[in-house]
Amino acid sequence: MDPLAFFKCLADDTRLKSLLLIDREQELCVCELTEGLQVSQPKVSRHLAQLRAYGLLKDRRDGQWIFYRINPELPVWAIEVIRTTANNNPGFIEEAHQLLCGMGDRPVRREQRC
Amino acid sequence: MDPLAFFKCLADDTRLKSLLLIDREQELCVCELTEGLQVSQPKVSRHLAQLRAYGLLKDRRDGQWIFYRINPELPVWAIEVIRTTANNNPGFIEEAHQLLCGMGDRPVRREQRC
DNA sequence: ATCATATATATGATTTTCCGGATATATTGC
DNA sequence: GCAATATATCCGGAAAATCATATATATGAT
Repeated sequence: MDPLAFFKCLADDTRLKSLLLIDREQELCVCELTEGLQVSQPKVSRHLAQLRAYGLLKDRRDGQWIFYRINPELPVWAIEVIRTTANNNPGFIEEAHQLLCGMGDRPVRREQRC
Repeated sequence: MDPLAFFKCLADDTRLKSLLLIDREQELCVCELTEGLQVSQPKVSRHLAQLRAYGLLKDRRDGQWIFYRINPELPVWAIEVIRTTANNNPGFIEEAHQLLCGMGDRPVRREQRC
């Protein structure tokens, strides 16, 4: 994992919040992030595709939805950066987390886990 | 320190390498970074000014030179991110560090430390 | 004191990169 | 077939980076 490419992935509001939210919730699908971040579906989809292309996220399909999670093969130092940022900036994703929790009809996990 | 602004500062080759080199060497001036990174003087100067404007670096004048160091008031989590990145990606600044060490006529520190 | 050199900063202009909206297509499930 | 989701692409606009240049300060030599 090239450090520069990694930090470029974190240098966008949608991508950074998506990463922190996904790390907190284990896994999320596009519709959940669309609701939590209050942005358009294509926008979320495009940024998630970028994070996946650079190896930060991994996806799995479960019927209608595709769930994204932190790539377990991501170097430990990169995961540490994400955790450190999340633990020390709780307010950064607080609003998004509230919207996510208050969302109705959230997709049900069928426990495949890739 | 806003996490997004912080990571935008790290999302540039010149800025990221300057930060890691300065963290390793305690403090460096513009001419030393110009040599180590092999980039133009105005380019280094501009990026350092940006890092200082966002609170990541602090400068002190010592005669002819202005030395830059990590802002000691930077939040601990931000410093942790920089250290974690440096410790786990030694090759990222290796070439720059070699050029820096092989540089002749490096400015002498007079131990003011701000 | 003055001149020459080295360093740092500031600015304007150009280029490049990135982001976002809109739209179209494919897949899945009802 | 219909609705929801995901992907891909085009394009316009915004932001950032780079280059070139100019100005200011400090040091050393004449």
